[in-house]
Amino acid sequence: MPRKTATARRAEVLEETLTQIRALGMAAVRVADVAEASGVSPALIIYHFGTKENLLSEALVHACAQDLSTLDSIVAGPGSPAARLLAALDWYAPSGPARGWTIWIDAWSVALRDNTLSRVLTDLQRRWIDAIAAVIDDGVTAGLFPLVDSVAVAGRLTSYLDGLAVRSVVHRSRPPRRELRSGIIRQLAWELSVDPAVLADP
Amino acid sequence: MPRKTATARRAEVLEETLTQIRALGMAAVRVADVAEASGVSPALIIYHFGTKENLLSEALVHACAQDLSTLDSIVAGPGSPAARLLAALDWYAPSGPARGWTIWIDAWSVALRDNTLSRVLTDLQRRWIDAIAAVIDDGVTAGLFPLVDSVAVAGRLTSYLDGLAVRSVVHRSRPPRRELRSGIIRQLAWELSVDPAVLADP
DNA sequence: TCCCATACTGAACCGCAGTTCAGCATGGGA
DNA sequence: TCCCATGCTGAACTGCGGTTCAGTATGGGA
Repeated sequence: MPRKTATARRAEVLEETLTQIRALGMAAVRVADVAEASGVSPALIIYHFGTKENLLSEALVHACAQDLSTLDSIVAGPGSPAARLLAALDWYAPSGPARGWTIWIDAWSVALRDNTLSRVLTDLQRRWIDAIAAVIDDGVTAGLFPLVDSVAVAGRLTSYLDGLAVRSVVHRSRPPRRELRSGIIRQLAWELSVDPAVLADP
Repeated sequence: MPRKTATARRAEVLEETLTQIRALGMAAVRVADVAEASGVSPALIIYHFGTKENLLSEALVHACAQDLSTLDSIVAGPGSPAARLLAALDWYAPSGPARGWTIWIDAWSVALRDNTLSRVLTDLQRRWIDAIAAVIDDGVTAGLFPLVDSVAVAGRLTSYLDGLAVRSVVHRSRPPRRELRSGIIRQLAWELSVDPAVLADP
């Protein structure tokens, strides 16, 4: 395999690690799997990351960073506060096979015993809530929504969505996307005491 | 160690397996741990359960059965529908260290790749929802609540509580029990279009 | 009382998977 | 052009942990 710079290799391997985790699960990935998927020897993985545990934790941090950057682009994007709010929640909500969610559910169970990962996930969660809250606040100052405790509202919404994700991914019950969406809108409209129709079509 | 009947030993070992899973996590329990905790040789575990995987899955089924029997006793117990509803949700909600929840979060991540376990968890979930819905229906026929799609309501409530459990256990954020409770009452009151005060004190 | 089904064990086995290590090779800089 | 820092590898090592097995002991029933 061609020689690469350390940073390029690391990035490439991290990416491959994530797909491997998604496919096999945190508990089942072997360094050999990551190595093979990257077209590289197992020894190289250790050379770059020192230890398997390290590799996995770096991969999760990497996944966090990716999610947050997507989130930022949605939140900072164009459109009315209502539109951005829905876009953010829409992306957060489990969709289709919800492949993106499996990794977080996996991560939760690891975080139960891993303080470092617990902190990483907590941070991710906090940023999610803050981002959603910021959009709500935008809507409030624009006079679209009444004054609410936006952080509390965002917290409740994300909790609800976490629960839906579990339902969708673990129980394989796939509420049609349309229905899921209308449920979210319903809850959101109630929280913001606005007409669902206002949110439904930005 | 004294000799016991097969069924007694199995039950005892399953119980010990659960505490061990709670303490170390699904991924980390070793048969040796369970054996030691049970004061028994590792070989005996295999003798009774055939394989480690089998042991773990039987333990989870066992935990399900326990939870369901507790649930039944709450739902079939005395008290007004409102009181029983709150009691059920109160027990479901993550409390204190929420030790009971860790095992399910762990189980979720396993169920992502294990169809059998996925079905077990789905069944547990369904029974939960049905039980709560039944109590709601009781309230409806008693004229306490308006006519609602009780299963849908119960589904949304449990989703929300699942999300709260994640927050509480994974992120170690422990909203004071009182606050948690009032949040649940709030949501429930809205879903049933009744005054929160009606629910708060049966 | 004997006896046998069966609960139970110690010790060995074995394969897996992470890690180590001694060295190879490549490509950018002097 | 040489050279060396550094990316990279094959192969071996190691320890862990599930499983096997040959055999022990116990206690309930005939």
